[in-house]
This record gives sequence, structure tokens and C-alpha cells, in this order.
Amino acid sequence: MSRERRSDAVANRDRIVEAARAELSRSNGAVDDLKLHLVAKAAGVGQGTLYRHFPTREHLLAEVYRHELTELVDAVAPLLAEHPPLRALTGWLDRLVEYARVKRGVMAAIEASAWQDLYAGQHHRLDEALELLLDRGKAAGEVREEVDAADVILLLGALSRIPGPEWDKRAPTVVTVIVDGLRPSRARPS
Amino acid sequence: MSRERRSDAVANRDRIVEAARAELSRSNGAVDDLKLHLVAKAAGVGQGTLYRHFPTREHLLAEVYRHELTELVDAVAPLLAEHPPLRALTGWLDRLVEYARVKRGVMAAIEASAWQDLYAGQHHRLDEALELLLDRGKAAGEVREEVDAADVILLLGALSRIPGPEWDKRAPTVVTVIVDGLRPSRARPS
DNA sequence: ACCTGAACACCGTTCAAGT
DNA sequence: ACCTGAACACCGTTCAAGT
Repeated sequence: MSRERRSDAVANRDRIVEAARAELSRSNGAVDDLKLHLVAKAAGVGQGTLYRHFPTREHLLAEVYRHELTELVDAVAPLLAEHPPLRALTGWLDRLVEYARVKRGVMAAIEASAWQDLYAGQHHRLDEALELLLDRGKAAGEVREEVDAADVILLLGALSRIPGPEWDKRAPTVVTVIVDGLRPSRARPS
Repeated sequence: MSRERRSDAVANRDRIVEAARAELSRSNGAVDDLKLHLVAKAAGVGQGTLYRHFPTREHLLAEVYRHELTELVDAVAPLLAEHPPLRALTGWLDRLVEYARVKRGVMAAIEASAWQDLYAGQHHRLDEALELLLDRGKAAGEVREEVDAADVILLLGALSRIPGPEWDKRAPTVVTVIVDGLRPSRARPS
């Protein structure tokens, strides 16, 4: 079914992704600063070629951080095997924060892939991974019923917007608030 | 000290703000869709005039939603007078969600004004209002010590990114998670 | 002192021509 | 089948000329 690709196309694609990675790491992954025409230039390809391989900047970002996202998805099963659900979720988010600390762009990639189906065909749907963590938590009575993966991804978006120098100070606080908030309601003050 | 302004300048300013409001309400306050040159055209002024009055789009948005933001600030004192701190905070956020439901742009204005000092001189610093709510909560032992207003605004940013049709479904959930997460930690699962 | 609007700058996107 | 890169489109920003 799937036709062979020309080797120059494959090579170009790789060089584009690599160039994008290089550009991003130069700015600690400030995704909005990534200029596509600079990526094309750095990769030594025409702009049309970049556009052919990656119709949107989100497609490009998804590819750049594919490795990290796959690892995150693959981490879910072991975590759930070794820990109670809420602890698995916490551990998973800790890992996410660690990735994002170095490459801020992973958060942008997660947000983007959540609302489009950039990974629809792939076998590493990140939102399904998160959904599984939440479902196990619900089954154990450790996570409130009404939340879904989209809610959590919306909340985690806060991490994307932490100013660079404040990351170490605010990221842990933000995650703690989210995790604690995910737990079933306590009695509210009258 | 402050020089008189020419009446045409005042009138232009008002017309720009009004035109921006009109444009925004047409798209339910999708702030990114606001085209500044269209605002200038709709207001019947040159683009330079818009730029003179509002050096950034954030300045313009701050002015557009000034009324709402002022009301939010003014609501804090009565809420704290009538309710325990956490309940006051919840009530305040409920009001915020109600504003944002109709005009999604208020969330963008809040985010923008939090990180710049668009209201520095003004007497309705929104982050100070939120800080007061949090401080009272901390004093009452109802809010965890380590959070500040910036953390909460980062988290509330999630509301900005709820897709339009899902607002009614997700906004209450998001707010509930945040408020519950702000409360002091319970014992975590071992 | 303030306004106008053409001109400029910047980037993402397209497409005719080439291999 | 894929690539190139000039051309186009879109917008935000500036500034010389005007009132």
C-alpha cells in the first residue's frame, strides 16, 4: 500500500526536523520564536519542501518531540504496575516536568497534539495514556469522576506559560495544585 | 502636570475602543482573531492613530475590558466581608467565569495584564486583588502557603484555551480543580 | 499636538519551473 | 515524485506630510 519514498525526501525530512531541533534548543524551546523560513534555510531546503513535509508548524513540533512523547506514553504502564494510580499519575507528571524543564516545547507539542489528531494513526496517543491514568485513579476513588484528559491538558498548559527564569519555582507548585485538585472533593466550607 | 488632551484625540480613542469591542463581540472575544488594521478602519482612523493610543494589542485589550476588570477588583472587599476566605475566592472565580463566558477576551486581558504592568498606575490592580484573596485564605489555613497570584493566573489561563463549544462543560470543572488544589495538602498516598 | 495612509518589514503559504 | 525559491498574502509598525 504505502509507496516507497525517495531517499532525498527522507533525508530532507530528517534535516528539517534536526534543524528545527537546533533552532529550538537555541532558545530553550520557545516555540513561538521558531521561524519556519529559518528552519528551511538552516536545513538547506526550499520553503516549499518544509511545507510539503509539515503542513503546519504543529506537525513539525509533533515530530520534533516525538521521541519524548513516545517515552511518556510508554512510561504509563510500568508506573501503573508499580504504584497506586494517583502515585503513578504524580510520577508521570514529574517526568513530564523534567522533560519540559529542558525543552519547554514539549508542553506546546502536547497541547497541540491534544486538540488536533497529530498522532491519530500512531500508537502513542498521549491523551489516551493520560486518560488511562485518570481512569485507574477514578476506579480507585482517588480521582474525581468529572475530569477527563482534556481538562488536565488544559490545566497543564499553565506550564507552557511560565516565564523561563521562574520555571523551577512555579512548575512544582502548579503541578501540585493540579494533582491535589484532581482528587475527589472534600467538604467545602459552608 | 497632565496636559489637556485635544478633544479629537479623546474621541478617536473612544471610537477605537468601541470598534475593538464590536469586532471582538462578533467573534465571541477570540482575541487572536482581532485584526488591528480592521479596528482602525472600523473606527475610521488611521493605523498610526491606533498605534499612538495603544502601543500594543495588550494595551488595547486592557482598555476594552477595563470595566470588567475594575468590577472584579471591586468585588473582592464585599466578598471577603461576607464570607470566609475560600468561599470568597470561589465566589470571585464564579463571577470571573461568568464574565468570561460571554466575553472570552477578559481571560486574555487578565493574563496579559498579569505579566506586564498595564495597570501599574491604576487603582485596580487585579493581581493585588487576587493576592488579597489568597492571603486571607492562607491566614485562615484554607489556602496553601506556597501559591501566589501569578500561579493562580497561570492556572486560570486554562480557561482561555477551552474551545468555545466546550466552555459550559469544562470551565466549572477546571475552576473546581484549581480551587480544590489551592487548599492545603492532604496526606499523599505512600 | 494630533492625524492620515502609504510604505516598510516580517513571515507564512503557494506555485510555476526545474530535476 | 520531489525540490527550489521567487512571488504573493497578510498584518503589524513606522514615518513623512498634512491639518
